Amino acid sequence: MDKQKDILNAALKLFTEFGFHGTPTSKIAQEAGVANGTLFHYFKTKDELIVALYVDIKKRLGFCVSKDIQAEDSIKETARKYYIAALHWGIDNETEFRYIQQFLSSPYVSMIPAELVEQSLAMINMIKEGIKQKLIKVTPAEYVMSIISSHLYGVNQYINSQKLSTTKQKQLINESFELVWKMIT
Amino acid sequence: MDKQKDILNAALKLFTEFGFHGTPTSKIAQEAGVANGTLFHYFKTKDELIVALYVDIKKRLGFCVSKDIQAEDSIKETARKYYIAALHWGIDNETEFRYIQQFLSSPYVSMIPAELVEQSLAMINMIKEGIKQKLIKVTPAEYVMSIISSHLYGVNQYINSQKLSTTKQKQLINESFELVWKMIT
DNA sequence: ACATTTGTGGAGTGATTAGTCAATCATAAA
DNA sequence: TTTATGATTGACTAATCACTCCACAAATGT
Repeated sequence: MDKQKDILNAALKLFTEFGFHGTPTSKIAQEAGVANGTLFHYFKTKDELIVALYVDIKKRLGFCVSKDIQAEDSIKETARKYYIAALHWGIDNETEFRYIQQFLSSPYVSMIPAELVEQSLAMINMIKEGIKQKLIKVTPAEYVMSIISSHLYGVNQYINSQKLSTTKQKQLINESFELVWKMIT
Repeated sequence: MDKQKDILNAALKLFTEFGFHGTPTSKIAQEAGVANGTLFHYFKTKDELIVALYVDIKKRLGFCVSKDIQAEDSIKETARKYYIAALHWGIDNETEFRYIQQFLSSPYVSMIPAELVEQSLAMINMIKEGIKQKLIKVTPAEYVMSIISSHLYGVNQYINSQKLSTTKQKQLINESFELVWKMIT
């Protein structure tokens, strides 16, 4: 009964299928089962909806990847948990994952609110700690972060394009972390 | 004096800056210094222009990465040449690179003409040969290809985001290839 | 010299779109 | 019961957009 959620869901579905360009707000409202005006009651402009959807997805992803992290975990264990949680999330939320990509390579990136940038700071700090402990040999931390993120992205895309069995997926996910870890240490 | 080229250049600039949605064909014509009708003389629809621009860029990239490859090169040498050429191209053609990303994560991907798909076959075959020779330990070839591509993408993005000196860039590029190579062998 | 094709311009058009607005409805506090 | 508040509606509009049309110019062939 939450119309705002309905609108976000409809927007996600249509934007990923037809692009920002190809989906009029009227279609989003229709898909969500609300009136045209209701959409603009919750989101002042179409742009605001586009950005709000990104923020919403990013928050859910952020929550999911950080929920299992424990303070006493080693650097490697922390890294593995982040990595594997993100990969699982990407597989279980293929559309959301595609939306993130689509958004990040669109001009809307520049509209990301400052509050959201802080989130990835935890991971950068973890990498910096790894470098300080001479565990991670590749520097600087931002470079490592960039490599890991894109690797994650590549593996995710591969898993989603091939429709592997759950067993194969699990195996690939674990192996792929070891691959990256070997590369940076 | 080649108006078709002018239109493609203008489209590249505006699409990457304002997105497909945010750039009307009229603005593209204006930026290119041609009349509205001229644009539609060369490209039947806006969609055709969007795809044609992708094909044009991809062809230029394809030419650039394969021009130095020699038949007698070893697998590793071939791989290095591909990798480094692509990276250099990405740095020298930042806008084109961004357009490729933008295009690939948009619904227009499905409009890529069949002729273009063949191009990446050469690289897949090289990887398959590497696997056959037991040089490359990670399988299947498509997975390796996915990993390398996304790594390339990540490094490129990092280099373009930080504005490194040319010396640092060269160093990073060479190191990054060894990093990937170590990972898959 | 003429005919034919090809390129170019830019005003014009019908359709579409983001966003508005005045009016209703639901709920609950006073 | 009254009043107030916010959610919800959908017809409406001003603007924009992709694309057409046709006149004319330049190049090309005969």
